Amino acid sequence: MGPVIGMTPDKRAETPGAEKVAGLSQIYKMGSLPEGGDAARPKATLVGSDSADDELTNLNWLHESSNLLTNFRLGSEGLPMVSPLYDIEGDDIPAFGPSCYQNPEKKSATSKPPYSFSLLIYMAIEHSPNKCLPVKEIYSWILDRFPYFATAPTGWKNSVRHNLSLNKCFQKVERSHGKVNGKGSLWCVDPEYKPNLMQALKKQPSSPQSGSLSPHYLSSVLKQSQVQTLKESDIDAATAMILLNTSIEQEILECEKPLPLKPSLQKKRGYSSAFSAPGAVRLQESHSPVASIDPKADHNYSASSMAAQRCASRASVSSLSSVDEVYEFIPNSSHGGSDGSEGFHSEEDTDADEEDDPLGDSGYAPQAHEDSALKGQSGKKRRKQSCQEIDEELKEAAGSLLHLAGIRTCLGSLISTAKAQSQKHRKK
DNA sequence: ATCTCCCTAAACAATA
DNA sequence: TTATTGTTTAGGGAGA
Repeated sequence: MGPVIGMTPDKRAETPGAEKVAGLSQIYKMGSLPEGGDAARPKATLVGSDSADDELTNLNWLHESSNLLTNFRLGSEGLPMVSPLYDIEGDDIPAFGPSCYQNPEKKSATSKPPYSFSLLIYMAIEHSPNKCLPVKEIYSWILDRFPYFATAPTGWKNSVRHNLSLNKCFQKVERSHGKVNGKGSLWCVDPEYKPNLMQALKKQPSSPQSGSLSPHYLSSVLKQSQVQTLKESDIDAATAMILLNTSIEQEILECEKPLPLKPSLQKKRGYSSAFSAPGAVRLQESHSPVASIDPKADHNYSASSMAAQRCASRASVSSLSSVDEVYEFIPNSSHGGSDGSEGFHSEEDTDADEEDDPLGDSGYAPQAHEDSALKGQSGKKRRKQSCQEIDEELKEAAGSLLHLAGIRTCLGSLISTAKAQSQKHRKK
């Protein structure tokens, strides 16, 4: 089947030349969703898959897709609840069942879901309490809601993983050792992209195939998206501020050592940086007036788009009504950050920093050079110098952040305070 | 015809 | 050792 819409970013985009934009556009498309969830469909084969396959090819889902959007309802958390097969308009009633999603697919049990893998993953993650899920649970969620996959060949899992790895919308978060129960990392949706996703949803209505979006649905989604956007960005902002509290020296040290999350994270880091110090530094980019999410601009794969997105989401920081709020945020956010992303804690946070690469998209290499360069230099002196540089960057980042938030005051004192705290903390 | 997007498959490495 | 997880590459179908 063809192209479905979804956000599946191919990493090619990430590759230097390819950076084009793929991501967001994809996200965008996501909105239009009914992509053939081909994702799920594994090519054929297996048991019963014959029929399934046929169905896949026959676009049944397409017809159902119109209902999809409908099914995308907001959950209690404001997350969209997916129940793929409900009809927004109510024509097709959904047999909600135990869980509202219940069996969306009854109808389409044999047909592919109209969602792309990216969307499926996104939904799965968003519906999780912590907004982070291990691959296994993502599989489970999908299976749960889309029985189609139960009979599908295992290839769909590969596709899921492939999407997680390639799609910048998803961030891998190392599980903290303590709570590990299973292998693998947790996957979260990059907050930076949520707005885009929502944007995509917003556009869904226009999607030819999904033409029937109810106004209600749309408004809810948008509403939600606003809320979420705000939330996320606030978190981002808070994160950035928090970073000020972290030991700069420590960061340098971190930079000097190899990060645990290698390629994948590094690659993604370009954006996901929202949770990383470097990300904060990159905030400088937000000076650019990108306040809105330009669909065109947002492509998961392009660094520039990333920046734009980041800016967009950060821009919402301005929602903070006062500096006090910002201050309050600092401490609070330190707990975690956010809805849920248990992943964005401590260790993970620190490692997220590798990317100083402002444009990050390049992903890896550059950094390595710098690191090695740093290493090459003599210890303390070099480190101190680096600390200063980073300090400056952080200041700038904070400045940018505050600027975006419309808060231009107290930057100096804020920074000082933050530094003082970090030093204090360090001494301890 | 070309580009882009998305999906799928497969190989391979790392890890539990 | 095996299964799972994660990354990467390659290729094809379909839409713009």
